[in-house]
This record gives sequence, C-alpha cells and structure tokens, in this order.
Amino acid sequence: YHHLIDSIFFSLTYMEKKIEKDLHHHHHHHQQHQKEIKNTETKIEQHQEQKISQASSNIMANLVTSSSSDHHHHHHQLELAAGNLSSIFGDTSSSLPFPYSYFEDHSSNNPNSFLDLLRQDHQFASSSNSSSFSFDAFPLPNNNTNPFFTDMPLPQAESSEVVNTAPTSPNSTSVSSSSNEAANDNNNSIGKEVTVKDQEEGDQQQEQKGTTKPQLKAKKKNQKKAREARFAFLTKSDIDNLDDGYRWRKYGQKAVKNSPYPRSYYRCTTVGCGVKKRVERSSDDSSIVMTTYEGQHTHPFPMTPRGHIGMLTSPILDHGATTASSSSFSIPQPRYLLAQHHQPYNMYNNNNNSLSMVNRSSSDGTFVNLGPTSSSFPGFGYDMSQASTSTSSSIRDHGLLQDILPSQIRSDSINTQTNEEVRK
DNA sequence: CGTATTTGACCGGCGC
DNA sequence: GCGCCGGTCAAATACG
Ligand SMILES: [Zn+2]
Repeated sequence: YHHLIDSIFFSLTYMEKKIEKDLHHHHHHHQQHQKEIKNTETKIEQHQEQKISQASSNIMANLVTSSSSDHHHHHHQLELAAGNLSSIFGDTSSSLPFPYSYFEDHSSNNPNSFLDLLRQDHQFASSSNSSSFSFDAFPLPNNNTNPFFTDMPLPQAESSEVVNTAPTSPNSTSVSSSSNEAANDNNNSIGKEVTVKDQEEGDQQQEQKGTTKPQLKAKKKNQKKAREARFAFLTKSDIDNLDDGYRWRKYGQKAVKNSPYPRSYYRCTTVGCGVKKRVERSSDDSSIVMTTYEGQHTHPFPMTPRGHIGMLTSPILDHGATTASSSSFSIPQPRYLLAQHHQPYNMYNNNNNSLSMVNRSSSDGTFVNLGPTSSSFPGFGYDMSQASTSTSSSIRDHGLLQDILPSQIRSDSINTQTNEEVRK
C-alpha cells in the first residue's frame, strides 16, 4: 500500500476565458495564495498563468479530497499533495473530459478489467472504494505495489467550479482537462469547439461566452493544429512510470525549469493515434508524478496479451524506477468507448456542464459520465469527424468504433491476436 | 535485425 | 532581431 498512489486529476485548460472567469470569481483569494505558493509559481509561470493556477488550486483542493478506499491512509498524503500540486498545475482548469467513460467501456470489454470494477464502484458510488478496482483498472503496478491505483482517478471537472468530488468519492485523484489552445481559439467559439470538442462542448462554450475576453486573436485557430484537449492527472507514486494500458514511445525529455526532475514526452505508439503525454515529477513533492495527456486515443486500447490489460498483477512497474520505458504511466484516458452508452447524465444541459459533469462524477461516484456526455468528451466524442484534427483521421474511425463495440470479442481477439505486447 | 530510448539540434512563439 | 523556452525531430545508441 505504501506504494499506493493517489492520483489526482484535473484538467488543465488554458482556456483563457474560463480562467479569467475563475479568476474573477476567485481572484482575490487567489492572489494571496499565490504568494504563498511561490514555489509553485515558478512552475506555474511556465505552464500557465498564475491566475489560472489559483483557480485551479481551489478546485484541486476540492477534488483532492480523499480517496478513501479500503486501503488506508494514503489519503492524507494525497490530499496534501494535491494542494501543492494544484497550485502548480494551475493551468488546468476547465473541464475535464475524460474518461470515465472509458471505464465503462472497458468493463464491457474485459470483465476483469477495471472498468467493470469501476462501474460498479461508480455506480455504487461514491464512497465505496474505489480503490479496489482501481487496481485492476490499471495494469500496473499492483504487484509492485503500487500503486497508484488505489485511487482512481476521477475525473473531475476542473473548471472553475469545480466540483468537489471529494466527499464521497473515494478516490482522491483529481483531474482536469482543458483544451489548450482552445483557449486561444476560443475566441471564436468555433475554434474552440473544434479543438476542444470534448470538453468543451457544453461547458465551455457557455462559459466562454460569458467571459469576455480579450484574447488573442485567434489567428490560426483551427488551421494549424487544432489542438486537442488535454487533461492532467497527478499520481502519487515513487515510480515514475506508470502503466496506463497504452503503449508509449518516448520522444523527448527536457529539464524543467525549476525542478530537479525532467519532463518526458511520450507519444502513443499506435498508428494513427496521435495522443501524447508528458510526465514529470513535482519538484515540490517528489512523490507526486504529474502526467498530462493530450488528445484521445483512437483505439480502445492495446491490451496486453493476456487478458487484462496490462497485467494487472504483473509486475512490472516496480522497479520501474529506472526509467521506464515505454509505457509509462497510467491514466485513464478517455475512451471512446462508450460511445454508445447511454448514459445517464444529462449533464450538459446545465449551464456549466462542467459542473454538472463534475458533480456527476462525484456524486455518482465519479466518473462515469462522460462518456455519455457525448459530446464532450473526447472519448467518444470525436468521432471521426473530428478526429481528423491532427493526423490521420482516417484511421481511427472505423477502427475505433469497431473495436469498441465488440468489446468482448475484441478481447478475445486480442488475446489471440496480438499483441504482442510485451509484458515482460 | 527490429524496435525503443537517448540526447543534442531545431523550430516556432513570445517578450523584450 | 535576439534570446529564452517549451516542444519536437532524428541520428546515434541500446536492447533483446
Ligand atoms: Zn493511442
């Protein structure tokens, strides 16, 4: 358990607007905080604006709340961490998109998979322990320990509002998502949407409108790259590589400004899938690892050869310390899967979707949602159409859907098929 | 021999 | 324009 990692998510979005909003709201408070934060600030600067951070921080706090779960204590730590982190991350803000949805999906796929677990949990909810399943969910570490799973990530909304997930929900993780540029885009609502898609959707749009903002001009907006939504999540872990079930190829590493720890850049190895992730350890609290995902996977996910996703039990990770290689951490990402689901939620309607989302999540037990939400999330949201944004859109479309659908089937196939996965 | 990682060069954006 | 910076590319290298 020591190893347990708690993950926290929250979204980052750059969305200026939101941020601004948030700022306005929180503004005052934040300032003070910021000062305190100092340390974090630096980071923040890099990543995002201070302001944002502030807002986010608040959020974070909420999010963090605890994880609970069976396991024990870790919570405490987590929470603390969260606080700090949040400040750090500041950037994020906005909604989160993500994934929960995928949980569901997975579950469908693999019985074992955590998804299932999740669902249950979720539904049950909140309080329950997320932890347990969480493990399953992720491949990683268990064995080792680790971690992280214990908590699961929940998505939370990040947006300013923030949700509080906490209370009930067991897990501590928090997430936030945001579209980056979107912010920029945002100006034009259009642009934003595009990029953001997922998240945005409901939430953002509204929000944005409200805010005013000056902003930059969009310039490129769509054109160049649209950007994809991003969301970050924090994990408390000694290990730095987590396995999230996807395979990643490291394509870069850079020193982080004020941190002794470097930031690693990874890209999903699946063809046609342009999802990227960045992993870095918090300088403030070395036990925390922040990973930021950008984009959605087009494929359900690569499982390992055998059943479960990456080996649940297996091993791996542990030693991980070393560098890890390829894969790296975990996280849930969004999945499309769900696409279909029906889902309950209604979320978006509300004004801020984000909130709604969040709430939902929290209330329900977290997650969930999204998927359904439809639009927003990245996961399913995209659909093909969008996908294109960056790279190839073509690929995924079909693949994804199909894959998704037949979950069980897939699994079988998968097993047999391929995947080579490694495992080791 | 195929693939993943390492790591410095490169590039575009931004502030000055 | 210049330099800083975050992010990415890609040649060289590791690994198995
Ligand atoms: Zn992928």
